[in-house]
Amino acid sequence: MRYSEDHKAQTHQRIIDEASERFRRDGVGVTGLQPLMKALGLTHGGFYAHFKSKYDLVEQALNAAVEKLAVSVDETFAGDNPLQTFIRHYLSASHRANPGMGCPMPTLCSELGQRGQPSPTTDRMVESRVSKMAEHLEGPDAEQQSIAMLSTMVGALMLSRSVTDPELSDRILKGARQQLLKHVEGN
Amino acid sequence: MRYSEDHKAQTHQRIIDEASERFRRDGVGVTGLQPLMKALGLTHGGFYAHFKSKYDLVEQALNAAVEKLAVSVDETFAGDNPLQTFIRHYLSASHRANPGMGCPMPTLCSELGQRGQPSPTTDRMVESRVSKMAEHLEGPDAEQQSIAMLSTMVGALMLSRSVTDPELSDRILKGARQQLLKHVEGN
DNA sequence: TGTACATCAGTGAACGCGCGTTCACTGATGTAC
DNA sequence: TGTACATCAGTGAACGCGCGTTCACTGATGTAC
Repeated sequence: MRYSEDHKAQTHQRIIDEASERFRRDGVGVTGLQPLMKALGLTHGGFYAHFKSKYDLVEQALNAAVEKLAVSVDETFAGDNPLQTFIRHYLSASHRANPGMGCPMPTLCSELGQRGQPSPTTDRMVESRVSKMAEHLEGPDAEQQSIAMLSTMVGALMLSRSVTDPELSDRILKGARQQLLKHVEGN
Repeated sequence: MRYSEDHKAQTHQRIIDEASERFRRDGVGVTGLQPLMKALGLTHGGFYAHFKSKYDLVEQALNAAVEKLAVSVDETFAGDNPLQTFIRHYLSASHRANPGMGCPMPTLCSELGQRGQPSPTTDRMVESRVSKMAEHLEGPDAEQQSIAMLSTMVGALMLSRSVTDPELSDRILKGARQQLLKHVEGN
């Protein structure tokens, strides 16, 4: 069958979007191409007309997620009290509940780091977040503060998702959030 | 063949030790039982004389790792400047280089959280670390500080391992370490 | 205007592979007689 | 002291399964004549 002019590009994008969510929510290793294509109403054979391999898709899906999030981060940083707003968004119950739509670092870093062929996407993601936050911090150690804060956010979100007790999960999320806000306000 | 009295217990322990290292270094999903048994000079069939299932082993290996690390953490906390020493150990190049022997949180939390059947082992691990560190902090928000510090350490170690550029990796490790030390000393 | 053909996104069977798990078996040794 | 037997940690072939990947094919539509 023939399709409209940009039909293939649309399908390509739909695969990336679905993968981007599944990779973040379930992990790369656990996400199969067969179920992924089926969820889009396609068969798995067509996959290789769009991507060289699964890890080609991983790369593209991760890049897409990073880009999309960079936009929403930039929006956050355009308003008032940008750092505070960002912290509250990052360490919110809704971010914790929706790993598939959120920051890829807490879910994908440990799976992609060391194991698997390395990609500089993680580097770019870390660098851009660190420098963005550092712009709003003062002192000669602004970058260091930014690094520590990003680490706190990534670690706290990951721990709050890993724990089984909801009360403990809340304590982690809230504890890290309040300490970070205190740090920023005392600056 | 008959073996010495505690031979089976020894094999059991050897499996746990090897698994404990591989799970932390490579991840649970990626670690196969066949290669694991082979590395110990055994065949895979014998595995089920020792463990009910792979996830029975995961549970036992994780518990063993947590217990063993709790001992070395307690030793650290028995010396001078316990918090500083702990931070320096946790955010050291050698800890970064040896995930198989180190803290399970940066490597296993995202894999075990949400996905897979949940286990309260993570909870116990987090709780014990948080309360241990809080003992050495002051103020009504000691627990909160402790939570934020643990998050920073876990996040920074994970990020420093995920990044491909060694210079960036060092900046993350050093940045988080110095900020935490500054926080503790200013207390 | 009508017909033959080329295009190409998507189809679905098949591939080899490693996984977790099962199970009938082995064979060295301690024990019973 | 010597022989028959029970024990049981470990063996290794086999199971079904889902994985990533390949490939000959389909069939609706745009294009050429």
